[in-house]
Formats: sequence, structure tokens, C-alpha cells
Amino acid sequence: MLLMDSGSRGDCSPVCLDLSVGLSPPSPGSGPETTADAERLDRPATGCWGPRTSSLADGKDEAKTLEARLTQVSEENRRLTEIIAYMYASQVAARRSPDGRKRSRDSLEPSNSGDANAAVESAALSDEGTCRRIKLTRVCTKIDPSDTTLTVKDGYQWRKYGQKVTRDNPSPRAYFRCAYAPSCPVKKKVQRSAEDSAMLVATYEGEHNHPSPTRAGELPSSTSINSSGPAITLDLTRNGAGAVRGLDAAAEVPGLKRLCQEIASPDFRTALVEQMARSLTKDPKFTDALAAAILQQLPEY
DNA sequence: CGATTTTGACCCGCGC
DNA sequence: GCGCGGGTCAAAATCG
Repeated sequence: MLLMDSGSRGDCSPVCLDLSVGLSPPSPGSGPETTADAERLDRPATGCWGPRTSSLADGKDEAKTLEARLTQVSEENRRLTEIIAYMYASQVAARRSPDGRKRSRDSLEPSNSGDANAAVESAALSDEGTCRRIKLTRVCTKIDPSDTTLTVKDGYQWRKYGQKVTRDNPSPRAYFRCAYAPSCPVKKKVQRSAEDSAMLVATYEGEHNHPSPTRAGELPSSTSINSSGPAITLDLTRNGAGAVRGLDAAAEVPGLKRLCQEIASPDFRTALVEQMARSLTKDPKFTDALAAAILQQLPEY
């Protein structure tokens, strides 16, 4: 199961709504038409969910249309993410004391209880007022509860440089630096979840400036990603008529070929688009943040 | 013997 | 100013 955790953290949620999981990049020049998009996305979920009455040829056309829609939605999402994160950061900066005092290192990351907003906010404020963002990614992995090694197999080489017991969690937190490239700025913090000791929470800070040393860097099938904040949940485990099979299917299949075929299939894409649309419109945090961003853009009367 | 891990000390920002 | 807590340093211990 691959899901982007959301929602329950933070009060409002600007932030990296990275919905590009398993999607092809948006095609250039395929700019979205927001209003029309929303209308079309609001339509009842037919397609792969409902009975299929169309011919094969119609199905192909529909698949092409949906694929185009998918790239549009992806691009739209990316733009909104940038806009919202930037505007939220601007508001926070305006509210802060003007003395430009250095922020706490603590705020560079969400706490385990998870204030994702702080992460985005501090990232956007970094670098002397420029909007360069520090990428924060949280990855949760199911482990054997008896396993005490605090290791997450992500394909990179890490050097442990510290371990601490934090107040909000009885299990220790381990600190790692990327050991593959000396100049790589990426850090990783690993700690068991306070709620579920079988869940290992790894927080990555920064981005690797080198390729992954192995393809084993792909995430385990029972992994959830919380990309520095917000709040969209993609339930890819949903089954149904012609519907999405979860990425757990990879565990049942020898090799990734079949999984890749499934991801590339029109049915998967259709389901993904519809799931994204439902998630976006259902999530009040997203709509609030979007509304705030739009209001900011409007001239004051 | 070099690389890696462990662990106590230290640093620094924040709240009171 | 002081104490607290998270993050980092670095010497010692351990491993291959």
C-alpha cells in the first residue's frame, strides 16, 4: 500500500501535494483550465468503476482523454502546491518579528506528532529570504516490532552520527547522514512511531545531489510517504470492477513488470484521477488553503 | 587497521 | 538568566 498521509497534521495545509506518484510527467503546453477541470472532475465516477457500455474503440479514446486529463491535473497540482506554499510562507514571514532572528533548528522539521506546516514554513523562509525550499519527506515503514536496529532500507548509504531519546517518544531517534557522497547534504532521522512500535518513521531532510547507488532505493510495498506536510490520501488499495490494485500487488508478483503494466493501464490512470479529484475536493484543509491563496491574489476592494 | 557505531558532552534556541 | 530539549560532535568501542 502506498499512501500519502495527510490531513490530521497541522491546522492548515499549504504544502507539497505531490500527487505524482507513479505518474508520467505532464506534457508541455497542456495547461489546465481550472474551472472546466473542476466541473469535469465533479462528474460521477463512472469509467472503470461503473459498468462499461462503450466499445473498445471508445475505451481507447477515453483512455487518451483521461491520460491527458491526468497530466493536466498533475501540472495543476504542482502549480497550486508552489503557490500555496509560497503564499503561506509569505504570510508567516510577515507575522514574525522583524528582527530577523535566526530560527530554531528544531523547526526545520515536523515533530513526530507531526506539524507539517512548520516544515514547509521554515523551508520557504530559508536562504536569506529566497524561496528555495528544503525538501522534507517522511517515510513510514512497517517493521518487525522486535527489530531494534532503526534501519530503513532505502538504497542509499547512511552513516549514523547520533542517537537521542526524545521527550514525546520513548523509543530513541537515530540521526544519519548520507555517506554515499561526502558533499551530499541529506540527513535522515529514524524513530519508531509513538503510537505503533511496529512502524518506523524516517524523516529525510534535503535532496541527494547524486544518483541512488542502487535501484533498491525503491520503497517497500508497505510504505507510506508523507511529503513534508499536507494532506492528501490516495487509497490505492481499493478494489472493484476493473479497479485499482494496490501496490501491494508487487509483493505477490515476481518482478515489477506486471506492476508497471498495471500502473500504465488506462484503468489505473482513470482510477487515480478520480481518486485524486475526490481527495482534493473532500479535504477541507486543501480547500481552505486554496481559498486563502485565491483570496490573496484578488485585489482588495 | 580502517570504517562504522555508540554514547556522553556540548551547543544553541526557546520558553519561563 | 536559567533550565530544558533537540541536534551535533567527537572520543571510545566495536566490527569486519
